[in-house]
Parts: sequence; structure tokens; C-alpha cells
Amino acid sequence: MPRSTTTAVDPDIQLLQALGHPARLAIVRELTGGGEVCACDFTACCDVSQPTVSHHLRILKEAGVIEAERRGTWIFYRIVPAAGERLRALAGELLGQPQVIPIGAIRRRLPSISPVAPQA
Amino acid sequence: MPRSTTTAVDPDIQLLQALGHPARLAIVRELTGGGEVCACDFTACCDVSQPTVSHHLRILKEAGVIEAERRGTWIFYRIVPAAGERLRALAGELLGQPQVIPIGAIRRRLPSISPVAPQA
DNA sequence: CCGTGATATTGATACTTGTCAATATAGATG
DNA sequence: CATCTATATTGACAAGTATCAATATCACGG
Repeated sequence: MPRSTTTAVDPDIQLLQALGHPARLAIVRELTGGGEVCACDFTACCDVSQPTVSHHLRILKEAGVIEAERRGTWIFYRIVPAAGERLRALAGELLGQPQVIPIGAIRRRLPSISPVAPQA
Repeated sequence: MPRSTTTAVDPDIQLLQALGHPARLAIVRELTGGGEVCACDFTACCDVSQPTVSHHLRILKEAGVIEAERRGTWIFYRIVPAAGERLRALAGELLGQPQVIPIGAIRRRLPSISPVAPQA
């Protein structure tokens, strides 16, 4: 987000941005089903170098999409279920779920009068 | 996605990236509930210039999030319901919905043996 | 404590994106 | 057609982001 001082702390934006990258979505999809995957395995599915994988894992972790657990030398990652629920809530927003259709929305005006949505 | 020749045509990525921007998510949220909003109204909710709004609207349209309808001088935008369903499907993926837990996944190895997820 | 393998951090570079000013286009209206 | 308003496009620039090489850190085993 150029030309801005705030560094995008909105959790929703952070979640969407974290998932909106091919490598990161591939990582997440490697984790779907509730399984755990070692960090060392992501280098294969993403076709990027180890530092880059580490970078993406950090972004996903900071967005609350995944969580890590050290087990000896390896670090295993798994999906945070709440992330899926947050994404589902966003989808519900798009589908107009939390909203209630107000009767007042039926005030249809002619387009030549004023730029207000004439029909839902 | 620097260092790459393909320009991110994956519809899922496109959807997530389109929504992963404060101004664009604000635009979309202005449209939730099934209503239509004139393009001229988005300049207010996003606090950006008219060309920038137009740019964001194009990105949302190309990602299949919104659709436009010209009505006289004004252009009204509304949410494409399929976008919400696609996002919901992605959320379902994160929650492990479409996956079926394979019996073979129970091959749990000790972490000191090999880096494979020992437990789901 | 030293070596080894796994992961993270740093620094540099290239690519992408967001933004606005200026300009163009489109539709309505006189 | 001239003009006005709404929207889109272009061009340029700033800022963010992805990437890798090099290096550091961390945990384990000898």
C-alpha cells in the first residue's frame, strides 16, 4: 500500500494478502486436512529457495494462517483453524449473509434523478 | 510475484489479491447486501482520487468480484455472488472440508527418523 | 565444544503495485 | 455540435514485495 503511513494492520487485509500469493497458497494447501508438514518440505512444492520459504512461512504465521511447533531440529507447521473461519466470515460478507435486507432499500429512483441504486 | 514470467492468472490468487487491499475491501463492503453503488460514491469511502478508484474497480472486475452496469452517465457496481462462493470454498479448504482423510496418512514416524507429520 | 543439518535473518536487487496529474472517452443535454 | 459530468486511460514516480546469496542461529550428536 504505497502512499500511506499505516502499515496495513487490518487483520482481514493481512489474511487475504497472506493467502494471495502462489507460493503461500501452495504452502497452505499442503497443510489442508489438518496435517503437519516440516518446513523443509515446502521448498519442493513452491520451487523457491529455502530463505524464501522461510519468508513466506513468517508472513503466513504473522497473519495467523499457520502456527509452528519445533520438534527437535525440524519445525512443523499446521493451519490455524480460526483462519479458515475468518475467511469464511469474509465470504459470508460477500454473500450478504450478516446483512439484513432493509425495506427502505426499495426506494428506487430514476437514474436521471440521482446516482442511487434503484434496485437490489 | 517478481522473478517470474507468468503473470498470476490463477483465479484464486486473483480473487484473494483483489480483496487484499484496504481500498478494494472497503469498496466491496460498500456493496455487501446485494445493493448497487454508483462509482462516484467510492471516492468518499476510500479517500483516494477518482482515477485510483477506477483502477481498483477494474481490478475487482477483472477478478470477478464485481460487475458493472452503465445506466446513463453513471456506472453502477454490484457484487458477483460467485465470488463469495469461491471465497467460501477457499475457506472450506483451509478448514479441511473437501479433503478426505486418507488411511495412509496415519503412518506416523518419529521426528528423529524423518521429517514427516507424525500426527494430524 | 565442535561439526552438522535445519531454519531464520540480512542485504541487495528486481519486479510489482498504488497513487495522482493530466488527458481521453462516453453519455446527456442544451 | 458544444458543453458538462462521469468514468477510464496514460504516464510517471514512490513504495512495497519477492527473491536469492551469504550469513547467522539453533538444536542435536559425537
